[in-house]
Amino acid sequence: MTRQANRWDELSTDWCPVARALSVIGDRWTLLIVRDCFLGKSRFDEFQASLGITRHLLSDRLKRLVDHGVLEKNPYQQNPVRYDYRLTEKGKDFAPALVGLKDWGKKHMPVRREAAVR
Amino acid sequence: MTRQANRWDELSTDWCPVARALSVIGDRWTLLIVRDCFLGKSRFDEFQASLGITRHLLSDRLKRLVDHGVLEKNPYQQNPVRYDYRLTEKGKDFAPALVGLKDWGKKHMPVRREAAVR
DNA sequence: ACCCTCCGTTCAGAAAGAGAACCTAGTCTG
DNA sequence: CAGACTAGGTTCTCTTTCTGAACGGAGGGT
Repeated sequence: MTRQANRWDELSTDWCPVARALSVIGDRWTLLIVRDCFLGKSRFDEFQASLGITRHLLSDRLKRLVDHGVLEKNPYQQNPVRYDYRLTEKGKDFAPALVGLKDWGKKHMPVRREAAVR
Repeated sequence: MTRQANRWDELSTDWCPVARALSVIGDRWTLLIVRDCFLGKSRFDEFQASLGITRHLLSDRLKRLVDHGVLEKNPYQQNPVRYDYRLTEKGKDFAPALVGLKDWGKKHMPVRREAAVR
């Protein structure tokens, strides 16, 4: 599709490192995929079952993560070829940020029986 | 509209604190607004100029952040009444996560003249 | 009277996401 | 050998969200 520089692309060249980080993981799903990787998940269907994300989006997000060098896609068997996704060093370096978010969520977003909106 | 529990609402009651954190800040703009607050910005037009976000979305995101107790909206003058947005304690507690993202961005997303996608 | 500022809201059109069905390539079951 | 199953996707249509630009309102300044 070769689309124009849109706001996502602009983010990736922003002066601010937080913005550049968000150009990779700044959407609803991507960080959850990375989290699942930290939890040992590595296969398409595992992510899909864990997150409830649509297959279409999951496919797209995995591609982006691989393109950005956060995950790598490896064949884990032949006949038929099957792939899994593993964190690279770049991906593993997300750990501190993820821990930061985890701590915040733990402290400030307690689970309630009633959902926020109702 | 009273829409059904959608995936965002589901996130807010997820077992995982990272997911619950993302139910608040898991979109393209929200964390950037929070970052701007840390950088001392507090007014609608300041955010808008800094981020290039549409006014419509900015309005919506600020509302959400206030609803979630991350920011508070205070009148900073009368005649006409004007409001600014300041981090609450809950908002300030984002600092570690933000630093984590900043460090990652700094290390792994160097600014390049050529955007990533080309 | 007219323009300016700040903080929004409204609207139409474009982009992204959701949900379900379909595809491929090999394996297994009867 | 037909039919079902598995893993990893892609394609389709419909709905939701985002974008960009215009408009509103409440006061101030000249």
